[in-house]
Amino acid sequence: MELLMVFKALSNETRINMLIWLKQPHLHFPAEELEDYDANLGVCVSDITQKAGLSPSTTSDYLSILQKCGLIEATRVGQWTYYKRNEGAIKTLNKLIQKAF
Amino acid sequence: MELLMVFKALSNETRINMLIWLKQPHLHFPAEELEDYDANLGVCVSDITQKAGLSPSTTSDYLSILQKCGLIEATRVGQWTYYKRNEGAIKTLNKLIQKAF
DNA sequence: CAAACATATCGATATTTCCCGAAATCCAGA
DNA sequence: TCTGGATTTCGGGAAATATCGATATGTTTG
Repeated sequence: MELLMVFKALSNETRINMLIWLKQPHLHFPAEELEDYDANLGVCVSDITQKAGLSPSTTSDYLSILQKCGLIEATRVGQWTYYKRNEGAIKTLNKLIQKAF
Repeated sequence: MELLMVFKALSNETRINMLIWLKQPHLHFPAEELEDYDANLGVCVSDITQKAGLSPSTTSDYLSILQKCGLIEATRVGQWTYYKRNEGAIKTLNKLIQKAF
């Protein structure tokens, strides 16, 4: 959990929003996938792409940036990749920020 | 207090450090200015420039970035500009992050 | 007022980030 | 195994950021 890397990841509006959207998937993504949300599987890339209004490649790139610094994690199920928040890491980050600043 | 602006400001190692250094000036800056620290005046640009190891212009620029998003504030005294943390804003930020993420 | 400083602003270049489309990879089903 | 859909990776042009030196501005003092 590198503070600098986290801040770089969050220095982009879409990536900030992704983290916020993933907090309440049923509020921001199609209701069809409700079972996935309830099972805490996460949200698949296509739904996030749709919501973000960016190309699939950019979306995938952004998700990977958030993942590399630990804020979200991926689960591959068949041809889909589901992303969800890493709540532990986010809690750690909050404490780290509190301590550092 | 714009989250995006704050994260942009903090997506640079030197600027992160500036905020940390300013938390304990007597620990990171010349002892000669101890009275200024105790009076909570802040630290002047030349001392920060020295510590950062960057050119005066870059240092001034960085301080201005931190100031524009509210994390620090400036006091002009004669020919010197003293910068110190805006503790209220930093506390607000912590809460905002806690709430948003 | 002129010289000497401290700081800020400007102009320029090097590096990084944004974001896309094309191509590659992976997986499911006919 | 061929086709098609989901995702990732790659290559690149446009935009933003990093960082400097030169210049400008404001301040103090002889």
